[in-house]
Amino acid sequence: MSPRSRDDVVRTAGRLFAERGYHGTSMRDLGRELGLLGSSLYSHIEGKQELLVEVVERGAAFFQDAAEAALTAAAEPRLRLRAVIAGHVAVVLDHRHEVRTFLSEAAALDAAARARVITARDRYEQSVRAVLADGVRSGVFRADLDVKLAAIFILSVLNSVDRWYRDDGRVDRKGLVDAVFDFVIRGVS
Amino acid sequence: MSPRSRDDVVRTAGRLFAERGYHGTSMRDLGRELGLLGSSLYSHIEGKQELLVEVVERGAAFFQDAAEAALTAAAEPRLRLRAVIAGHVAVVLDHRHEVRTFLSEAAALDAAARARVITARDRYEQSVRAVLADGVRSGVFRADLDVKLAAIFILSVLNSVDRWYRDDGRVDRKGLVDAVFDFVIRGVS
DNA sequence: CCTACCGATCGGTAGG
DNA sequence: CCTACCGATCGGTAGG
Repeated sequence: MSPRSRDDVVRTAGRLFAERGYHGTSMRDLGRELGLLGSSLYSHIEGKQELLVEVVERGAAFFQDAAEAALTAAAEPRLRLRAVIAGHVAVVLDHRHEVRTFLSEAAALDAAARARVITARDRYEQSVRAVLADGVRSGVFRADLDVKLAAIFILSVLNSVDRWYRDDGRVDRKGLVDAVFDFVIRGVS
Repeated sequence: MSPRSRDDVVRTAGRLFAERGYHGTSMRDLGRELGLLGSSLYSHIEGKQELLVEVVERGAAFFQDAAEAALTAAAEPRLRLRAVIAGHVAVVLDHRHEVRTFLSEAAALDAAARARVITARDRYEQSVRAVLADGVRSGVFRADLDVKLAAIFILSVLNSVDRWYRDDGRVDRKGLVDAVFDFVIRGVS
């Protein structure tokens, strides 16, 4: 057993937080998963809360990066919307643990970190709204679209993907993106 | 302070489980909320897990009842779909704590209760699929609709409502139901 | 990264 | 529903 890196610790913490929740995971649980004692974790980190903050901020960063990439990848509103959907699905499925912790464990964060998470989510939601508003302005999406509600509905579908999607299931990732896009585009067109 | 009923205990437990999670709620927290000591709770219940099981099963029952009511309220597929959406929104907003616990704390249940919850969710999802499949059969919904995926997308939107909806917000409950129905009906028509 | 440990808190019980 | 507890486990520290 080679020595564990700080990154190993944070990644494994993310998995356990996603599976059992922050309060359902003890430092001894985490140590056991890594092949060491709970007390040994404190040579890598200062405290349990620090682990949660780092996992959640990794989740937030994945979304931030994906949004920037999607928004520069295309200019036409429908293509942009598809890029956002594809990026979101990729983030959710490539980083399930960090994303699930980011989406579900914010209540366990200390006030300062929780405020940052909420800000990050708001910013991301704004970029989805911007794509929709842009499409309404250019006449690609319907003029009476409620942009705020539509953004919430789209994000609800996307954020739930990790709750049911299986890579070995009937639908592959591209098929999933197609299905979400198809469903959503009818709602906004 | 009048004596607390078992129902008071279960309802307050539901609120705390929804707000802080099962593992984030101690029996002393729950006692404090009810104006008594943690140890006094054991005259009402046998254990902490029993509280979780009961909260979750109340959540499941609300959905079950709503599904039955919606399916008998209308026969035409679009009206049925609207009734399902309206019923679901009402359950989510009228029983936020039980619903949030039902949706988010299944992992904290013992194996037997968790299996029952999963069965209840599957049955409910089946009734949503049945409405969609019925609409496809009668030609009201599009023939190439992926009923399984559509049901998941619709439920994703509905189950997320309690995460963002405020009764004092811009949209009232009927407006919310209209918006969800409008969004969804375009996706299936 | 382990040994050896700390005070605090956990779910829960006996007896009234 | 409280008093008075129980053993187990919690996050975390000192010292090596």
